[in-house]
Amino acid sequence: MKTPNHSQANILKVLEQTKKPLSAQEIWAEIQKQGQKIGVATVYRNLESLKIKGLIQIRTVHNQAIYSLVSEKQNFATCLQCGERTPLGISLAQSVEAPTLQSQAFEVYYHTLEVFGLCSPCQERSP
Amino acid sequence: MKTPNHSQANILKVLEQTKKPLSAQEIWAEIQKQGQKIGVATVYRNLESLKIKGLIQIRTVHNQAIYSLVSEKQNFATCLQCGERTPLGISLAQSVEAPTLQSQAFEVYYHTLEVFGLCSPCQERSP
DNA sequence: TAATATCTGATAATGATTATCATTCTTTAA
DNA sequence: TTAAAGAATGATAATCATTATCAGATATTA
Repeated sequence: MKTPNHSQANILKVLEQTKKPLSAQEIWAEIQKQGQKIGVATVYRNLESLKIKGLIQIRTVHNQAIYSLVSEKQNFATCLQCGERTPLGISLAQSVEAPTLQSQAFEVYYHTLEVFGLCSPCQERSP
Repeated sequence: MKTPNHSQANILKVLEQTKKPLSAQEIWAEIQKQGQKIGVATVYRNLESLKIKGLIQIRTVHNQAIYSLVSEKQNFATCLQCGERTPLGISLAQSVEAPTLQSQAFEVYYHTLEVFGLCSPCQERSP
């Protein structure tokens, strides 16, 4: 795994500070606001690297990538329309019962348990 | 829930026939290839409707939305790099052990159990 | 130190998605 | 049925997040 560089450290810092998912543009603006000089391309490039390292997570809302730290909390109810994502106060073990969430004014259509990582070919591709 | 129209029926048919996730552009091309006349905008509009109805699922790979029918199989290993998504031969109950997938030449970084649907405000917003 | 490889910033290019708007198809009510 | 109101469609222009390019800066290696 490559050593985290300065740009990546700045990105991680911003995500830690704001404590909420941000778009690439927002991250870019925030780093600049903090006095660091950085280009958009660099932000995108390093977000990609951080993703491949498994340090940040990405989801897409309204055709825009939203980045966040990979945290312990991984159970959410995501609205298909507005994209709002509210944490579920349940553990992974309990979450198999998630569809009972119906009672919480959230209309469940489907749920997904997804494992993210690198497949074998891609592991070789990025040493 | 609105009655499914002709365009939506065509989209669903294509997804059923090809049995694999497709981009909007691919769906558009396929419907046209089958002799139906349809505009891109219509494809996008109806994909959105089908999403809100919970009939199709979306994920984003390389900055492009990929659509698929909401199926029974909801356990996948997704590669962070190439986006390849291979079904896991495990049930939801078993899947809490998914991290043991390590042994399968897939390097697991994190996993997510996500529930998709409509939040309360959005339910009222789209009758 | 010099040579090589990697990273960066500015900016142009790309391309998927969305907005616009005139037209066509549907539904509703008299 | 028929006319008015509403919704859906298609063609195309506009948007805008992301990516490619490339010259210069920085880091690494021998």
